[in-house]
Amino acid sequence: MRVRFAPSPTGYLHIGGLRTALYNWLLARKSGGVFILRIEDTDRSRFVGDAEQDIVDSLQWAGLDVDEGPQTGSYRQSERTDLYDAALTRLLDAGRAYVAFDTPAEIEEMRVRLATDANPNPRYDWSTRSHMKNSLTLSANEVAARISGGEPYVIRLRVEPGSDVVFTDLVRGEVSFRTDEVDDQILRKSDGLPTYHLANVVDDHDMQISHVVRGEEWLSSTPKHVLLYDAFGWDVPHMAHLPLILSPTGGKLSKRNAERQGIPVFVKEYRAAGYEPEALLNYLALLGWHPPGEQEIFSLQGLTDAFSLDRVGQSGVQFDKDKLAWFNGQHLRGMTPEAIAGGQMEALRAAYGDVSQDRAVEAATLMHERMAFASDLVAFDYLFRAPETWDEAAVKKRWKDDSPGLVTAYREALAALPDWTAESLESCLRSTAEQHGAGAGRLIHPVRLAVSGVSHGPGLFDLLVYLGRDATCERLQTAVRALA
RNA sequence: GCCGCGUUCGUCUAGGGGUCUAGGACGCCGCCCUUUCACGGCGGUAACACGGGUUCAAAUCCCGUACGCGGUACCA
Repeated sequence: MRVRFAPSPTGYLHIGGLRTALYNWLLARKSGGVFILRIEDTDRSRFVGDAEQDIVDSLQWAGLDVDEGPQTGSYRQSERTDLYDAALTRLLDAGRAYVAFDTPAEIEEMRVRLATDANPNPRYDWSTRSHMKNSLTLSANEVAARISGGEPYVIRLRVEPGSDVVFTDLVRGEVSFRTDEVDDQILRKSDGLPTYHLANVVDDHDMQISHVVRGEEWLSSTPKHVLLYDAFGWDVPHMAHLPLILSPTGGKLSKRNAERQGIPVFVKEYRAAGYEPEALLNYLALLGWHPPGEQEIFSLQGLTDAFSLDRVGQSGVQFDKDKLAWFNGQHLRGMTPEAIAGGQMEALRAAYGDVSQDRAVEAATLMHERMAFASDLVAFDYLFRAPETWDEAAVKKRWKDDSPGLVTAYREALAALPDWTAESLESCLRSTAEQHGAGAGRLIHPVRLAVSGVSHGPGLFDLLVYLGRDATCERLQTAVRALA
């Protein structure tokens, strides 16, 4: 099985693109096949310089390794124009394509002239080409003269009406289109570069792609591609069109639309926001595909084992950020504190100066069950430095008149505590409270607030163990003074 | 407009003629655990788009309608 992910470098890798890449990658890995990255850079006007690098980086971050791609050979379409030109010559010679000289303005004029209520948007096709300037209506001499005179031209696919193009989509079953409805698609633009349709078919054949797995937006173009394969005399690869990822309200997941709803669209944004790549992939895999059982949490390897095209759905799917967050938490809980801390060392040091690896692992152990993102570790600042402010609402709720006295008594008891363990810290706290005729809660909450600045967090005694005697006593004293 | 593809809880989905008083997951609500917050556990809420047909029997098959999405570019 040879599959490819073929993005256009017109922008950073999109979340939908990542899912397409994932499905292709899973198929390749499951079958022992080959995963190819092909850069479809035939649109010079929309070309974005750093997009290709972003695509490569994003795939690497996600863990989708590429077997063949720009790093291993000629996998950018801009480097392969000879191949397309040769293919075009074959098509022209066989009469399956023709040359056309109409300018964009002339085509627009035709559309306006021929538009009716029943057909508001006439195509350049079998029914209109006889009214246009092309090698089907002009003499061979005139065509040659125009070309040698430097007149711009395009090459179009000649699609004849009256038959059906039928193909079997691995996701949707049999799909058919009337050739009457297929336009004479441009194959080569006037700038000399091929369009997607031509380059895609030529490359898929040349690279011996066995399965074309792509988004549903390509379904309507597939008859053109089938016609091209047919014109070349090539076998059509297996086709599979994936359901589109929609915004949370069902609309298009465009950048603008998604951002308005708080949904990042670029993979790099998920990376920056601290998502675990495996969690993102896990969520994306389940968006439009369902494994046989009821298991939902999968490693990449687990996905590889379970994946198959026949369980891919057919309808558009709405992106749900809450569920993605849940997947992130599940994957985080499956990771070791060492792994979580390891990934945050850079950020921790940037925020708090010198933080040791061991210290970070202890912090991660403490917060493991409480984190939604690995990057949350950095946000729990009281783990790495003493609080300088104390949450106002928490103070109001928990810091009572007797708090300074109780906290001070506890601090004095702690200073003399023989061993610094959660058990001894707890019994010490309970006896201190009892001596003062107060419930344990009367002391637990103020102590937590004093040492962390907030009213929630890990088990108090585990936190104090983590902080150590000196820091604990210091923080208690500081808070008593500050909250006076 | 035309062409194509869709339509099961709010969302992701299971199910493919009887096992469906429709199962799971996210979210939401409640309870338990925890004198915190999470995690976890338990329970609850909530769906077969509509109308015809086929059949002893339809969420499942067929037709139509509605709605949604995609396409209709010298963009991919």
